[in-house]
Amino acid sequence: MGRVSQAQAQENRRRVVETASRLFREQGAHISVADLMKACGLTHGGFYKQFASKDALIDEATTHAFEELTQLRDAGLEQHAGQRDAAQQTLIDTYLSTEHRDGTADGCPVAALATDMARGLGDRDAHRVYTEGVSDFAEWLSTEDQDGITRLCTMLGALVLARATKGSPLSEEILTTARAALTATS
Amino acid sequence: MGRVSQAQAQENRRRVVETASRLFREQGAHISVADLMKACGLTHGGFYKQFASKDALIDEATTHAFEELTQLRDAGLEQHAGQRDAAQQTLIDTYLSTEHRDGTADGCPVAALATDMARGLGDRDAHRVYTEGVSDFAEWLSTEDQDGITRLCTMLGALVLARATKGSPLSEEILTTARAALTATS
DNA sequence: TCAATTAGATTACGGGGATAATCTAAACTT
DNA sequence: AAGTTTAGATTATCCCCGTAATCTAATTGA
Repeated sequence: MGRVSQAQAQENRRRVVETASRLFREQGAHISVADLMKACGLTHGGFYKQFASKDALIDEATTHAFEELTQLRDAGLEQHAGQRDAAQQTLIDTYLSTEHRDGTADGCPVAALATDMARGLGDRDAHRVYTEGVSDFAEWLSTEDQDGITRLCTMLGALVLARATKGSPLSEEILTTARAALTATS
Repeated sequence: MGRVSQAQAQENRRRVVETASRLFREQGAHISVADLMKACGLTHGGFYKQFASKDALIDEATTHAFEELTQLRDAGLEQHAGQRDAAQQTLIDTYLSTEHRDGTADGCPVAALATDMARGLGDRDAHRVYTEGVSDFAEWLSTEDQDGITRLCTMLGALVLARATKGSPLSEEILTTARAALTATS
């Protein structure tokens, strides 16, 4: 209890945003502030010293998740020495892996937050960030002879469906089928 | 208040299931029993005379939504006199229409409930129904030279993304792009 | 017709949720 | 070293949720 150094406080705040971005992806924006703070080793009362409201955190956490996504893509591109095709193929394989299917919390926010975005009508910051994120992703995925939008739809659809049918053999089949389709036409 | 004829009671029950199946698709399974019953012109107290629990209703409403989907597909097939290709193309165009994007409540449950299914771990009835529904849909969509799974992923992904980016021009672009892609390769 | 049944309304209860005021002790500041 | 500031803990308020007991009036059926 009591006070904490400014550095510690800032670090705590950062951890709250990061944890929120993971929990929101995993469980949706319905998780309570109390549970979120507990996951950070803090109590829920302290929340409002750092954030104006839960909505404000949602905006911030969404932005954070998309920044991570961009970084990951860029890192992948660098590792392939700027060879876009190779980087794309690697990303597709990772995207449609069982690890990604099972790791929603650390996974693609476009997939994890899609339904929440569709439902949270409002003109929130989060929605703007999301739309831009989709646009960027599609552009990044485009090839000379295929539209990035369609590729993203197929990837996204496969991941979402694989997650929704997890536990059935169909889930794995969806991943391998989509992977094959996206490899053949790349 | 008071009692109502058996016929009326049965009709009321039916309406609760139908309304629930629409509201769940539109807003997720989080809507309260009270709001649901109010939408049916009833009070929330009466609910437990007809259903064992909210979970039981979720199962029933999910099943209902999928029965509707099957019926719609079969009706489309009949209208095309059994010509599967033509029926498929019509369904794809409807599926990727702005009307379907904007009509989540009456739309495809595979798309509307995907995230909820992924999150509601349990081995509920609803999950079994959902998985079977995906399987059926994919089979129905398959052509001689393309897998139904991939086509479903693309359709589903496009619909979900169009909904999530609604309000931006990107939303329409996603629909038309996916429609074109699914027409070219059919 | 009249007693037994029951659909739906009222009301109550226990649990959580978001938010906010207040408290407290540690970190800053001078 | 003393006073001021403030991060986080405690606690409180108010609202909504699922569930269930109780109530009540209409239907059923003998």
